[in-house]
Amino acid sequence: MGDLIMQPSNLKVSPKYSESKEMYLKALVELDVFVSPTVSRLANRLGVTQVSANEMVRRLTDQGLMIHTPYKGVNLTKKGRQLGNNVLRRQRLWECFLYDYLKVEWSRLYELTCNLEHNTPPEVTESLAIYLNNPAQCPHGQPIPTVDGECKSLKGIPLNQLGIGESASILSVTESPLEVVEHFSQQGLLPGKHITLVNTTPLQGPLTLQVGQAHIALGLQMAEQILVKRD
Amino acid sequence: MGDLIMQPSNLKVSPKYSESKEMYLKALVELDVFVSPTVSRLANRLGVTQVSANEMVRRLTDQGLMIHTPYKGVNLTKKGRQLGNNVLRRQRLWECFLYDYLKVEWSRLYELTCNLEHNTPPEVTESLAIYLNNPAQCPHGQPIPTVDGECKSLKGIPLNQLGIGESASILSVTESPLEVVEHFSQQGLLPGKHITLVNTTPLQGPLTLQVGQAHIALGLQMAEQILVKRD
DNA sequence: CCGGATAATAAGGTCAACCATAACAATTTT
DNA sequence: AAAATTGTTATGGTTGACCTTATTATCCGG
Repeated sequence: MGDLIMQPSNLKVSPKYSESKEMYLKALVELDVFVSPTVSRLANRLGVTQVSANEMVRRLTDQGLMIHTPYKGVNLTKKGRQLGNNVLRRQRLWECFLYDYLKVEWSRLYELTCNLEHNTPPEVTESLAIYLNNPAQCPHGQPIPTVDGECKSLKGIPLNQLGIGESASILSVTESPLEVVEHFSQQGLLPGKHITLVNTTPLQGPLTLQVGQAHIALGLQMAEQILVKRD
Repeated sequence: MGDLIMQPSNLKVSPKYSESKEMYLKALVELDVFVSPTVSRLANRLGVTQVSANEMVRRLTDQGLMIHTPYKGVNLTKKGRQLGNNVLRRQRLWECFLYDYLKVEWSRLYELTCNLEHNTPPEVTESLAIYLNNPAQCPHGQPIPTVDGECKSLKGIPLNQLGIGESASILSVTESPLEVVEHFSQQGLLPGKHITLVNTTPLQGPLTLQVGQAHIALGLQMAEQILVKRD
């Protein structure tokens, strides 16, 4: 009898080759803002042991996607960076959709789109981009890479490099764990907002900012995650 | 230095436990329309060997999701059916979105959403449902299960059970491999369309239908995939 | 009721991604 | 320069989800 309905083409159960691979590539793109991350930073970011990360890095190196210089760090090759940027493009487009259309909470965006990105075929990605009107940034202010895997980085400075009394507007915040991002959100530290650096304290101490009318204290590490542009 | 950006909570690389599991559950829900499918039908549908399917069925049986009566077929337990329906809900909602908003080709919907469904967290699913205005059917005419895993099946008959001269309208077509579904689309055999059975031929031969002004021949197996409701 | 098709089980294997533990190498700190 | 810290490699597991190649069990049609 009607075995027509068998094997709907891509019903492939298994080949999830590379879901992990994509995570590694993405993590690398995200991490190497200023310096190439070491394997342990990577491992840490991905929530795996260093040994596992090392293994994976070796495999990806074999595939010509990255280069590991021991004790120095891991660098993406051109091909690797492109792939990583593609992943990021997918995720950030989804973030736009979830935020602007589905009204998902800002601080949960990263978390919720973090696995949607895999399994998003190119056709869908590009239709989505058109639907969203080709946004340039995700709700965190991060640039969305182009179809061909290019990504021009933001020209801004970390908030902690502002001088006292200087005003600036927030360009982006780094995708971070929920608690951190939730804190940003509660303090109104969102892309586009204007802030003024009121004060700093020595010994890695907190900064004082003015956001709107309010004065808030912000830890140094948090401040490093915020990219601003002087007014 | 700023290791704040480490470990964005769910950045879990590995635990893709269950992507396969979901496929099995979904396939079962899709297949057991009239009779419980045997393991080999399942295997066939999923594109794996019977041995693999057997193994997996055993595992899922152990988890209380299905019951396998040798030589009779596999049945979902209540829990299993609910889970399967959840998967189907996610996929069908995505199908609606891709079709209505992203303007994706009708015949590619199943294929393109087929892996999107995993990794769609409940929050996103439900926000999407609201955004889409809680549709009752996917673009194939299949019912969309409710949040709690219920799914009332369509009350219709397979097209081949019509009598000669009878008219009916198409309720749904079964999600099938690309070639099949493409053929449906080319012949205008889409949900909502009106058809009249003009003729039948013996020995599993094709049926002749009138669709709009045109007369078309349709293989019996294809006809079995189309559910209609007499006018 | 027998023989061939179909279905199920058995046995042993592969591969990707993980893990822990331990040793070794480089760098930094004291 | 020794000690402490951090980074890398080696070794040997585990697990899920596949695979192939038998062998055995059941069903169904002549």
